[in-house]
Amino acid sequence: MLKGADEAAVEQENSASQHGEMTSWDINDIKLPQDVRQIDWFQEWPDSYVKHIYSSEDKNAQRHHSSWAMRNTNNHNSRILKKSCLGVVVCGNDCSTSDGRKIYLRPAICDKARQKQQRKCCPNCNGPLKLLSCRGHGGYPVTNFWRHEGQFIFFQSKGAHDHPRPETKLEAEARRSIHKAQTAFSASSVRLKRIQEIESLTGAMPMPEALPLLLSKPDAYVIPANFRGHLSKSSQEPTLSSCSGQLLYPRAAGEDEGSGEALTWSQGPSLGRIPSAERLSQHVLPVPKGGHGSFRPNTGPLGDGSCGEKSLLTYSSSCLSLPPYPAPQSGPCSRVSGAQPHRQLSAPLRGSEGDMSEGGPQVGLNYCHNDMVFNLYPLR
DNA sequence: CGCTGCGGGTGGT
DNA sequence: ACCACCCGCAGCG
Repeated sequence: MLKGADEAAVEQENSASQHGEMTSWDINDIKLPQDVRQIDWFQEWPDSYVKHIYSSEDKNAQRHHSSWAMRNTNNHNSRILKKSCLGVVVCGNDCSTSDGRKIYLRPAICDKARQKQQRKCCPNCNGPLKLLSCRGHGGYPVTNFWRHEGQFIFFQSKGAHDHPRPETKLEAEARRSIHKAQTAFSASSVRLKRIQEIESLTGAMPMPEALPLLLSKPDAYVIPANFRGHLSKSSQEPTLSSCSGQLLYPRAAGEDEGSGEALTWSQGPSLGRIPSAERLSQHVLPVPKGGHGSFRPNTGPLGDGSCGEKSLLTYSSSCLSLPPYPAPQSGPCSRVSGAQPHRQLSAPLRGSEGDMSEGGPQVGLNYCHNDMVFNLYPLR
């Protein structure tokens, strides 16, 4: 019964994101293809029954990352790493933020941490949180499989997520650290003293909290409305607002996303570092200051014929302070069009993206990260 | 503290 | 045999 559906899905994948040869293998095969012609850019949101072959040098693949909240599952097979989806944490009151977004938090991976998480309240309405579990694979959570073989890392996913996307790992981390910083701060009597001192000296500094915040407002976390107003008023880079917004409220799966597109995230800088840049560019796409907004997450820079490190390089080197857009190259770019197999296979993401991920874009990334943090800061 | 991987173990089909 | 899942342990950031 499921078979029909599965196969259909597989077929779709074959034509869509897989290039011909590929799907001839299954993660459980004794031997996996070694004559891989093309490797894929790391996929941030793999969904349905897809398979991908990544370079063994791809950092995200090495870490078996995914923006879905996937936890390790024991399949008693040390050669194949299996992970299953934890779903998404939503607001029990089904509240919406003032700008209409829903709360989609990332379930903690660690069991204990997840239980703790569920005892917390909705950051928006303070209502209870609810874990929406994934049942996309025959009633069970979607599973992802990773297998390292030679110079490739094979990936296969089974099941289609039947729930919205949670925050990405980075987004969740940002939120956590912000929260941590905040509590640490308010708990720090030492600092309070300091502040008081300062206060007495300068006569300024109203509330202790203001200190670390400086540029944020009390409710930025949920802020949308004001925030926007604020932004436009102060005419700050739109990126920031979008950044923080996305940060907290990732879009629902396939929501519209127009997506159908491949939500790929660029590979190098990826996972983690550039949270939802791709989406940013789609929804808020504030053409970066300097930028010609040719960054199309889905279509990739193909438009300008670059799709390559060249554009990436130029971009990152000339616009270091730019918003953290994902590297121009995105999935479709290399895969579908069968373009540029060269840099992937022959020059394993090393000198190019590999390093880029650690070097170039990082500046931009950090930049973004900081901004996100700032915007997010006022967590409550 | 939480993420990640490992693997022993259980129960269901 | 296969699968989902629980649990604790260990390395790491």
